[in-house]
Amino acid sequence: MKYRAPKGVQDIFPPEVYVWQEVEKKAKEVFSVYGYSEVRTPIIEFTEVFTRSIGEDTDIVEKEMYTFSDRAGRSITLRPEGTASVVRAYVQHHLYNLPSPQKFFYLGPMFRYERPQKGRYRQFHQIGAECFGEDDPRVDAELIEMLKRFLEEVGLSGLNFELNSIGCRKCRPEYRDVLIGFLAERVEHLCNDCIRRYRRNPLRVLDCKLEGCRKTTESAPQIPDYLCTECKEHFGALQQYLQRLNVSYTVNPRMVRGLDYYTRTTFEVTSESLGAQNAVAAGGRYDGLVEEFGGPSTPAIGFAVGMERLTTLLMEQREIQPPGLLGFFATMGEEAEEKAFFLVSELRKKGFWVEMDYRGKSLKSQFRKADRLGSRYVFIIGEDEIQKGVIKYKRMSDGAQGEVPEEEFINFLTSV
RNA sequence: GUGAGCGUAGCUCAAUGGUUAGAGCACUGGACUGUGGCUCCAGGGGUUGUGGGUUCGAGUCCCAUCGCUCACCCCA
Repeated sequence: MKYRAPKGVQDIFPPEVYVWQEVEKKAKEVFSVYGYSEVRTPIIEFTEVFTRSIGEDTDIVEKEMYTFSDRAGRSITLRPEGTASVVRAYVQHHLYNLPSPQKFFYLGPMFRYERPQKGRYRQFHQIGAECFGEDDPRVDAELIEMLKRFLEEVGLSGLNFELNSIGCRKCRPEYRDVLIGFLAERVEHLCNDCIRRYRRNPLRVLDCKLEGCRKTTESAPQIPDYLCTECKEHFGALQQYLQRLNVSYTVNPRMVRGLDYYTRTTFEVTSESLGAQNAVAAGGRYDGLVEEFGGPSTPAIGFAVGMERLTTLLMEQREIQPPGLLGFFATMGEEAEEKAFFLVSELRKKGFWVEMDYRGKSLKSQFRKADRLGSRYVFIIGEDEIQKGVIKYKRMSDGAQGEVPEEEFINFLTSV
C-alpha cells in the first residue's frame, strides 16, 4: 500500500459518521438551551498560548505538542486542547466587557503527539463548553447538570460522575506542603513513577493505581480537609445544588487533573467499558486563567467531552440507524435509462432520496443492488411502462407491487 | 519514550518445515430470457507487510525493519 494515514489519526466513514453527526446535533440542541453559543477558534495558536495556560512542566507541553515554525520563524502549535484558545479569544476581544456570564461551546479536532491506544489518538475530537464571569457554585452545578443531560440525551448510560475540589491559589500550596511532608517519610515505599511524581507533581501520587502506593497513601491527608473557608463553602454548596438537581456523583478526594490551570471544582465522567482511558468527559474551574492571559480577574469553568470515547461507547450500546434510501430505479433499455435519469434529478430537487442504475445491467442485478442499498422501493421503467405512461413500483418490505401513472408519481411518493 | 502481542484474499480466519497457500463472508455472473432476500453452481481476486538469513525446501524457524493493537507514562 503506497499511502496510509499518519499514525494515530483516522478516517470516519458511515455508519460511524452518522453517530458523530447525531452527537454534534444533540450537543448544539442541549447547550443552546443553557445559553451557550458556538465559538470557532483557530486550530493553530502561538505556542505560548498553550505553554502559559496548560503549564510548562505538564506532559502535554513537555512532549506532546505538534509545534513548528511558520515561514516567518514564529512558533506555532496545533491545539492540544480547547480551553486555552477560547480564553485567549475571550481576552483578545474584550468579551469581559459584555454582560456576565459569557457562555461558549466548541467542537473540533485536537492534536497530541502520543502513542495511540484504545480511546487515545493523535488527532482526536472534543466537544467543550466554557462559562466566564461567575464563581457562584450554582454555575458549577448548572454546567455539570448540562453535561449530564447531554450525555443522557445522546443515549449513554452506566456513567460515573466523580467530583473533587482542589482548592485555590491560597489553600492548595498549603495542602501541597502537608502532603509533601507526609510523602517524604514514605518515599521508599513508593513505586519509581511515584518517586518522580513526588518531586514533580506530588498530588499525582494519590492517583497511582498500584496496590503498594495505594496502601502507603491510604492515610494521606486529603485535599477537601485542607480547603480554605471560601473553597470549602463553595464545594459544600456545589454538592447541595447537585443533589437538589438530581445529579448523582461521588466525591473522589484523590482525583487530580493534569492541567495546571484548574482551581476548586474538578470533575470527571468515566465508564467501565472504555479500557485504560476511561474518562469520557472532564472539566473544572479555572478562576485564574483569564487574568493570566492579561484580562481582568475573571472566574470561569468548563469541560470537554472526548468524541472518540463517546462514540465508542454509543456504538457498543446502540444500533446505528443509517438514513434510508426511498427508491431505486430499475430500468430496461436505453430510453428508460434516460427517462429515469431526468426523473431522478426532478425527485431529488423535491427532496426525495432516490438512486438508479447506470450500467444497463439485468433487472435481477438491479434488484439485488436496490436490496443491498436498503431501498424501500424499486421503481421499474421498461418498454411496457413507457408505452403505458406509468411507473411500476415494488415495495421491498413485503413485495407489494403496483402501477402509478407518471403524472401522479410525485403524489404517490409523498404518500408513502 | 518504555513494554507486550499480532501481521496470510476487501473482512474474519485455516494451512506438522514438504506438490500449484485454502475456507467462510463479501463481490460479479448464472440456475430464474422483466423482479431482491433463501438455496445451489461458477468466476474474479494473494509479491503470505518488507528485507535479509538458516535449510535440499520457509506462510511456518532466526535477525532486522515497517505497520497495527493493547498497556505503561499521561490524558478527552
